[in-house]
Amino acid sequence: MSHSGYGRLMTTDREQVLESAAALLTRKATATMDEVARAAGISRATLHRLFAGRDTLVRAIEDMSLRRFEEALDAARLDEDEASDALRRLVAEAEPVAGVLAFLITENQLFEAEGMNEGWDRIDDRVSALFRRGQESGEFRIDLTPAWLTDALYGLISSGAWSVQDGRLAAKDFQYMIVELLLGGARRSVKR
Amino acid sequence: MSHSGYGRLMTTDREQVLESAAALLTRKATATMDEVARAAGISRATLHRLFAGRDTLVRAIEDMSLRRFEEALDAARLDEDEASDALRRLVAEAEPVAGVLAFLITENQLFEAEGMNEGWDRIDDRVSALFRRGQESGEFRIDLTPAWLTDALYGLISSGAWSVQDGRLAAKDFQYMIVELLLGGARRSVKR
DNA sequence: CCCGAATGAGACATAGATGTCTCATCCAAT
DNA sequence: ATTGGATGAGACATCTATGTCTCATTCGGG
Repeated sequence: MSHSGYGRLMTTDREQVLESAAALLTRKATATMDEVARAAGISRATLHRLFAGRDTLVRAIEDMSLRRFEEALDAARLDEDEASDALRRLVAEAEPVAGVLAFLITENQLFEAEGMNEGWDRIDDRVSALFRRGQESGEFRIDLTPAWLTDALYGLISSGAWSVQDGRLAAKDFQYMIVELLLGGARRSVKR
Repeated sequence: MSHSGYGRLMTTDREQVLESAAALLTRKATATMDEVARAAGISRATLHRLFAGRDTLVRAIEDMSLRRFEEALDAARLDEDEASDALRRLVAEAEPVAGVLAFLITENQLFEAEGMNEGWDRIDDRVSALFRRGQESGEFRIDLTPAWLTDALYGLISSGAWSVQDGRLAAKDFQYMIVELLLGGARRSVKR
């Protein structure tokens, strides 16, 4: 059986490969399968044993990204407490997923993968529902549409992921920088 | 001479091709030269007459993006008035460039093109200088670093560009949505 | 120490994109 | 109507990434 060491569901290898692949492909979408393998620290042969081909690999990244972000949505309990607190939890939960999520957001070649948009739509609904709830409770301003706030959140998460990857931002500041900007903005408010 | 019609510097053709190419490659970075040509409404032969190859094309997109965004920086007069007003002008000037800029931001395969980072660094400096000026004048809060605000601005511009392309956001709302979120945030402020 | 599974290295054929070419057609200016 | 330049369509050779294979080596468990 060969347990190959530590952990979980033996999917550890796969997921680690998927993460490094996402990180690489986000920056260089035309990277070759050999570059992907090398970036993951494995050989091209092993990469092919894990994922049949490039399509399969990309699809696997998408699947993992969607699944893990949806898990983040669950863990954040978006319905509880004030909307701003829920948002804070969401960003915190999203931090470990930010890298792969950035790939998912930018690589919108999904429009071909049909079954994909379904899962993505469901996520969109949940996030924008959070913003709508915040508007209805009077916490959030109503001149910024939930759809835009959703897109903006994705953009900020991507920016945060890149900043962390490039070392311009510490991972521990990820949540604070995103949430503070998204909620409070850059302007120094007169009173809180 | 064949003026091919309407104006400017006869670079109109090239720039239009570059814009549609950027729009396509942003969404599908693995798009084929034939797809790029078709998206631009020209034949693959003509595309090859305009740009020697794929590298040349990508490089041309990068060059144009940097140049036009730098022109936007110039036009925005970042040193004048309050920093928030300058930011407002910058986003407005950036709107027509948002599409190509999104390509430039995401496709960071620049790390190979050496002469490139130079121009990019210069832009980074100018933008973060604006945020720093706003902090020093007391307009902006100081707990969000200029570097992060710069990255966040890029992310929001990308999100805005995608939202406009997908029809979720009207181009005329581009400036407002970005600036209002970036400056004021989503939280309904108590006063002002 | 031995065995079996997994991996890495490399060869190989294939497919698809690329770059170059030719030729017919179209369009604009004369 | 004529002419010159530009374009589109397509053929073609080439090249590169891909996918499959084999074999030697390594590694971990028994």
